[in-house]
Amino acid sequence: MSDERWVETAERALADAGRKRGGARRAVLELLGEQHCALTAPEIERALAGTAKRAVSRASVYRILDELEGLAMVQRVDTGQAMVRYERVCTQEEHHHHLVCDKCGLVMPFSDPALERAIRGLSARVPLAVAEHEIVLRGSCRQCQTAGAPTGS
Amino acid sequence: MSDERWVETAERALADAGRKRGGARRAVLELLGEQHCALTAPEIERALAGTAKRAVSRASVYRILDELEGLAMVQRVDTGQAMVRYERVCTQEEHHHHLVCDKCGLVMPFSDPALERAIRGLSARVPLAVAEHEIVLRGSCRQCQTAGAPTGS
DNA sequence: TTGAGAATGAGACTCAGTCTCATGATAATC
DNA sequence: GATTATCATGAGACTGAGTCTCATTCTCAA
Repeated sequence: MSDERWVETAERALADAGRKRGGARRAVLELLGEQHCALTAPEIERALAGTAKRAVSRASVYRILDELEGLAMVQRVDTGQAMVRYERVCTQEEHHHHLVCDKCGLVMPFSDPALERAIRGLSARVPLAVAEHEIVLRGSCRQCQTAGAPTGS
Repeated sequence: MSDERWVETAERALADAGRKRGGARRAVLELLGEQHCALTAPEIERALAGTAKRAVSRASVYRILDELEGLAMVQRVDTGQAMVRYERVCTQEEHHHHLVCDKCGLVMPFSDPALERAIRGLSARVPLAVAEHEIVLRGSCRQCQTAGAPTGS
């Protein structure tokens, strides 16, 4: 995905919704535009505070993420790590889920067409009008497996 | 599933692990044994405090849930509601996932063999040694659809 | 330039979950 | 039955995510 394109699209969506521009929102948009996977709100707050970028208060981070979620420009991702993560909404072919390493907390994206088909089929059979789905696979990443494994000693 | 059987099994597992018996743990086990779906720790704390059952402190609730998780008698379930839920570990054929109503917060169990097959196939193809998986479908439950829908006016 | 109203920051607040430590209960031993 | 080591428990302080309020700053249309 084009990062800049996403930032522009989001700014246009905000303008269309009658929102004025602001420096805090611009900083959050640019940060999200650079990411390849989901961030937590505290990560966003720290990333903006700790760099040359403009610092943005916690309240503003949450407010901006809520607005963007309302405009379908970001989506919430729950990886079972006690914090909600947020990421840019992707184009259809980039729809993905997450692998989470229980040992080091690493979050990686993955996608699988067969799984998506299974989910679509299932959605018709459950007593719920399904709007979204979320799949998280949990285990040990390559690095933690290597680190944890006995290495021939 | 037999509720009492699960409670007995859990107590035996605890005894086998060298644990002494205690009233708080007994109360938590009995409460979990009566449930059909996942509860949060605060729900457990409140349920035990508000009834004729023995009240159990928050620290004990978390401690007991951790122990039971370590013995594979309960499992954590993340439904994206900002709180971890816990439920009894079921026999194989009862393995299930969750439907969550975004409007009223209702959590319902569901299971689907085709989905399980898709997940097993996928687990071999990702760069993670998959230990668990979690699937949450989110949307509107029947009741909220009815309540929200215009009824012929 | 001005003013209405949106955007923002500061920080108090709520609540889930963790941690520590003093006290209570259990069960093995005598 | 008494003793005692040790586990189980409760109370409550503490941490950190997320919410809320309100005063201040900024945007932009007039």
